[in-house]
Amino acid sequence: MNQMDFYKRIALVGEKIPAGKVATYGQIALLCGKPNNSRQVGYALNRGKAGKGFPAYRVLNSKGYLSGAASFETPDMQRRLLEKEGVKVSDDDKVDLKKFGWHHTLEEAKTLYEIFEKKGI
DNA sequence: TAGGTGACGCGGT
DNA sequence: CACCGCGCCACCT
Repeated sequence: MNQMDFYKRIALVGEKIPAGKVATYGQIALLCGKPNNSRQVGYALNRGKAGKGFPAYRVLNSKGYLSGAASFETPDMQRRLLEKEGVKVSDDDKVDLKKFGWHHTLEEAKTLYEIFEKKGI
């Protein structure tokens, strides 16, 4: 797939991240079919490539840290948005992925793949 | 064209 | 847990 399609896939994956849960860059890259492109997911969000409505605040790094917090309107914006929907963020900007991580099922992954196919991306 | 960058991730120490 | 090296890859000088 080309880069534009990859960004479209990211946007679709974003719609599946449940409120009150968080996903990782690597997880999104995997669901998009490019497991080695986690860096590009970060790039896409930073540049708004996944669309205005994408819940970027629900995306953290593999350790659970709010690694992109500095790129929001204010440094505490991501933390506030997460806490507003019940996600606990520690003083050092970390979330417990065991508790709040989105542990997507194989079924959800398949559903996404079907959506990609149907949209031809 | 070559080289540097980074909202990443994994494995080793 | 921290720190480090390395692989990764689209972008941007």
